[in-house]
Amino acid sequence: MATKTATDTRERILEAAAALLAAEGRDGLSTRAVSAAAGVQPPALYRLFGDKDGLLDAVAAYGFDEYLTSKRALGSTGDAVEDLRRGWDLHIEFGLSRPEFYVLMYGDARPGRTSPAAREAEAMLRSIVERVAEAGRLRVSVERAARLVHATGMGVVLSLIATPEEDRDAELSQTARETVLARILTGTEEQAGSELPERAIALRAGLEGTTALTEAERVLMAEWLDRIANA
Amino acid sequence: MATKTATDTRERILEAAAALLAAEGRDGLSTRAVSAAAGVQPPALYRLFGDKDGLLDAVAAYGFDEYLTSKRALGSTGDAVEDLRRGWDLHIEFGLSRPEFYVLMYGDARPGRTSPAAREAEAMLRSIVERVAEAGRLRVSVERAARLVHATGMGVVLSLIATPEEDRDAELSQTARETVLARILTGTEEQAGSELPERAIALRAGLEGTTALTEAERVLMAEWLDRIANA
DNA sequence: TGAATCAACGTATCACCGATACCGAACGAG
DNA sequence: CTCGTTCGGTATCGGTGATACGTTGATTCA
Repeated sequence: MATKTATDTRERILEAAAALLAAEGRDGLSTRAVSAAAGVQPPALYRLFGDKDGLLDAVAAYGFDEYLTSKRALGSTGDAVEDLRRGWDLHIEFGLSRPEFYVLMYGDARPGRTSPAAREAEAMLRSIVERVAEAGRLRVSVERAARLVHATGMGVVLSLIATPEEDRDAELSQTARETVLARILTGTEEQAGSELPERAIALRAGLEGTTALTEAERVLMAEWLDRIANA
Repeated sequence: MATKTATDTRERILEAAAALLAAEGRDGLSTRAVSAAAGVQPPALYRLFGDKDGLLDAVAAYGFDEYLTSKRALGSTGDAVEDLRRGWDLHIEFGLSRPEFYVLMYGDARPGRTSPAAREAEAMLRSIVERVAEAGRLRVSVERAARLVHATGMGVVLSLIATPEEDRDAELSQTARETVLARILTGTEEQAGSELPERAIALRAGLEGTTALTEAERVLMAEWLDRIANA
């Protein structure tokens, strides 16, 4: 009972660091300040997080997860498109209500590097977009849609954060959201066939017109589509 | 002649700092490294720039201006909309070719604060958007249009910078650009959109579950479906 | 021309930072 | 009980942003 495990001190450090970040901003997050606030010696940080960057990554992920669970936002409405909207709004809310954490996640962009928390957010986004694709509502590839949504959303948040609160455009987020959705979503509400064979049949029907495939590829694909349709 | 004026040493410091930033990244920009590279004593930096943040701001603005003049990009084509497109592309080019400078301009977002270089870029954008409005091509207010373009463009650049070079979507910038332009400009006919990509995407989303194809066939088909989806 | 004044310069240093070497204690294995 | 190993704490290293202060050099005025 109440044994001081390693995960305990890890949690305590992250908690103290998060409080420090919210209170004094990013510059307040020195290894000494964090270790003092957590009642731990400085070397402990390096044993647990390896590096100061490791600590910052962990703090960002901690703040992000904490926000998500506080919102109990993992639920699904059943409508994938509606879930995508809610995911967008939740993302913007998080960025504006905890700007220091958000900048920690996305602001320190070094070429080719992504923070674990950002990767986590991206994975969530991708899974929603995939469900939109399964519902037949997507007009571009999952990959492109996810990237477009992600880039735009991040730009909106960082741009709003950089704008003094009284000068912000309150509708910028919604405008951007609907602009992007209009680009990646199909207009029709009708389902494109929930079962795989139906989708294969629908694609097979229009395959002749495409220029994206060579003749040989088209022939082979038609064969495969038939296999799926008849499975 | 050849007297060492204050602006001379200022220029020399910025030049050395810019070279240092490009060579060693942001962490290489210590006051000592900069002053040593410029052949100046550390206190000189504080006399000229007041602060380390002041130095960073000046370096960002220096790199931005240098890029602009190197591109001689201030010319106008006469068509305001075309100028807006060129401005977008130039912005993205700058961010990708000098990521360290770009992150210096936009990445260190602290709540309510904007770097002078970013303000300069915003002013340029706004003047172009105003010309678009004068040409009667704008569908939303200058204010909102400029903010939407700015936020989206910044998001695209930061997102691309954070993505390893080989994983980047080469068309993300154009897609985002045309998406935003379609929203803020008049007279842009929305593309009809063939139904074929949608069907390909719907099928792609459920492809994992099929047993009608072998693993190898599925991989190849996924590739072709992506081609159709992004056509 | 010469001296007085003041701003710019360079030395030296401060407090603090990220990171780590090293030692001693606690604990488990034999 | 003893030995070895692992882990936490002390002390410290090199480096950083920032600045106080004595000195020098140029400018200005008599």
